[in-house]
Amino acid sequence: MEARIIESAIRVFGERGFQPTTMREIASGAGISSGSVYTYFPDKNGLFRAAVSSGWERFILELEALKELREGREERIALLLDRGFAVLREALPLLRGMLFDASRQGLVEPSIARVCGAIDALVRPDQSGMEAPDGEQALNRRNLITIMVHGILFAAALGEPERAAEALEPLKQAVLAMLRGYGMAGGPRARPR
Amino acid sequence: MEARIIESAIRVFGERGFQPTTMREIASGAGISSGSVYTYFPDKNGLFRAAVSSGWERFILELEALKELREGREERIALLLDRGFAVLREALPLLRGMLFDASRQGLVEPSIARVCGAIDALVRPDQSGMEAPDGEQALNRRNLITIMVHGILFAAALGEPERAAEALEPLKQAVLAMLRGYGMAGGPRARPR
Amino acid sequence: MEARIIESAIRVFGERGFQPTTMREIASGAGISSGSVYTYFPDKNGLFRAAVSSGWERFILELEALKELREGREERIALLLDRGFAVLREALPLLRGMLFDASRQGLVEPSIARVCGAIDALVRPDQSGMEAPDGEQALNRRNLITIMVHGILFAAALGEPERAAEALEPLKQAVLAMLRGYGMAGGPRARPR
Amino acid sequence: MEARIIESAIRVFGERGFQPTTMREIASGAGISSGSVYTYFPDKNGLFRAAVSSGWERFILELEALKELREGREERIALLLDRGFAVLREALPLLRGMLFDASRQGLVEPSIARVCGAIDALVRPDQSGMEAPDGEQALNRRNLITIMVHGILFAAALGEPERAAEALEPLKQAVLAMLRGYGMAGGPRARPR
DNA sequence: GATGAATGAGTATTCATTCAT
DNA sequence: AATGAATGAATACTCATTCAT
Repeated sequence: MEARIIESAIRVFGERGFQPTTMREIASGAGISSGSVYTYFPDKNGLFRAAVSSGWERFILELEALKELREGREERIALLLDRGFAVLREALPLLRGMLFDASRQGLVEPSIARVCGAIDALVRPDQSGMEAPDGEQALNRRNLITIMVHGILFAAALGEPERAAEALEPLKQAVLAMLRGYGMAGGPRARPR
Repeated sequence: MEARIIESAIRVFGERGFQPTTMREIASGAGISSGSVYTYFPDKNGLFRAAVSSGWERFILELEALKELREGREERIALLLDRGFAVLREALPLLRGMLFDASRQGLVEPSIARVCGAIDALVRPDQSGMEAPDGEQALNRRNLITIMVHGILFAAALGEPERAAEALEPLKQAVLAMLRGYGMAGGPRARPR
Repeated sequence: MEARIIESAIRVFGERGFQPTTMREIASGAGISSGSVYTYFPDKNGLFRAAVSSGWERFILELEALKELREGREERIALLLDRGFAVLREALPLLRGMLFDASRQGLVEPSIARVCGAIDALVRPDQSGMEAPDGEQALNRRNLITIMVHGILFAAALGEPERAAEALEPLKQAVLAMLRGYGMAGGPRARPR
Repeated sequence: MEARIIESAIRVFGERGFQPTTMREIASGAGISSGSVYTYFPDKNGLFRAAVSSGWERFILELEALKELREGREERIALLLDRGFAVLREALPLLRGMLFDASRQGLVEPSIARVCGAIDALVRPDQSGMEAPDGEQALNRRNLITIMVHGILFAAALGEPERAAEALEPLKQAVLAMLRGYGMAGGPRARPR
């Protein structure tokens, strides 16, 4: 039942955002009465937090699953891109309504940081053991990842809902092209200008 | 008077966001009664739109002023970064409260698109006349700019308010490093790995 | 308008008590919309306090007016009884609903204490200047007054609403008889047994 | 089990009063689930009535036990005062929360009437057989008792909870002094002024 | 134009009560 | 008998908006 409520909450919060969503909507979406929601969650905010947390969890778990990969760096990065954008495509409906309100409540930064960390681990040169963990290069890479993750998430979430999914592909290509420019991705190296 | 209201609205919306801000707060911030706001703006949404629009306007005008530059590409890009981050630093307080709500109302994408366009014009290789305007390379560059602009804006807006300004510098350095990697910015070329 | 709301509040709180009374009832009793009550009072509790305070104020002012009397002790006491029970008769409807809830909020003790003080000043032997203010006799008199004031107020408030007014007369007679027994009131001294 | 529930109800109603007390609190205080209360009592009001009734019962039984005394009048009255205030001291916690709400439901007047009757029987001159039961003197005595019983109960219940017990002693002394004035109690006759 | 009192629709939350297990 | 999840009615309070002055 708790899961049904979360599911309904993700759906409705995702569509309307926090404030405009009423507890009654969520309850009826879960097929229960409004009072029953309070059996499982203390209040609207608690439910929202739980919904956001649950949404991110799926997202992060998928990404962290890539950690196990033992392929070489280029392959790992390619897989990361494929998998990351695929997960993003599914999560898009939730993101649209929850990213902004969750941001204001500080529920997003820690999750994004985890995502960035997971990505950094995949992208980091293999001999990273030799890399000073807070050397300038490592910091810049980390910050660039931060910028790009935020950029992809929000650029995707901001697009029109109907075309959001299709709008992801060009973004992916752009990232791929950039990585090729760095020699970090396979395919013809497009010399950037 | 209209300007005073806008000014107050930018300040209060920026601090609290759309929903939690009351018309009375804005009115009293502008030194008038709540009813008088409706002499100048049709309703709360209209005022918000006007405030957002006004806020972006300053931002965009600053960036577009760089168009006039006749310096070489590297210099232009260096100026763009300096000026862009400087403007961003000033605009940060507004961004925090308005970016998210404005996004949901679709007030942001057009503005960001204009920003990206302005940046693209500055970054584009000089002989861009020879570039197919929708060639693959141009598209990728454009999309990469889109991602990075979104990324910088939202990463900045999401940070803690007190440390937001300082958090910008590392982001700027990361962008600089990336551009150097592409040979698009001066300074020692840090070969990316 | 504030006065109209207080008036309505006294009436409705008096009939139903605090909790069962709704803000809407009070508002409609005052001929305004429910939201307008909040223009004048911060919340239901604040309104209740104001109503109680206003109700007591009338009561106490009447009693304290007797201070000015320069008649002899017996006459003063007779007037006190007459006036006190007359005021009580008018205040009875308010008392019924407000005494209990107000008690729980501590809004009553201070007022009752003022009433008792006023009565003590009237009842005190004329040469009270010679009386030790906290001598045993003075304390006992003060406490007896306290008991009797509480007793009269609550015995009156507890009676059936319809017969409450008539039920006051026997109480008054009983007090009178007691005072006569003490030689503190005129009329045939009924020797108590 | 019924007794355990009553016990818990007396405790919780006594602390919080009727409205703020929840069935869940009472149930958990009795070590059962909230639903189970309804096996023994029809609803919250019925439980409250039962609790009030049970509380008074103890109180009244104690007083009525004094009926059996065959001592003389002065001794009976002295015992009545001692015993009555002792019982009151124990019952104080219950009174605080239940007197007011019970009053409004009319659950108190009958009990107080019984208490007053018991007291009257003890205080009445011994040759009361010769007294016209509704003669003026008897009526005044009865009403004075009514006033004083109400007065003592409510004055006690209204005091601050922590100091309630100590506050009883002065009240008792005041009653004693009054009775002495009437020659109804032993000790040095303090001539009232 | 300005005011601000009045409006009243809108919503989270509580809790007595029920009833399937 | 006992449970406690589910119910859903009930209500204080907020605030954008209006409009008489």
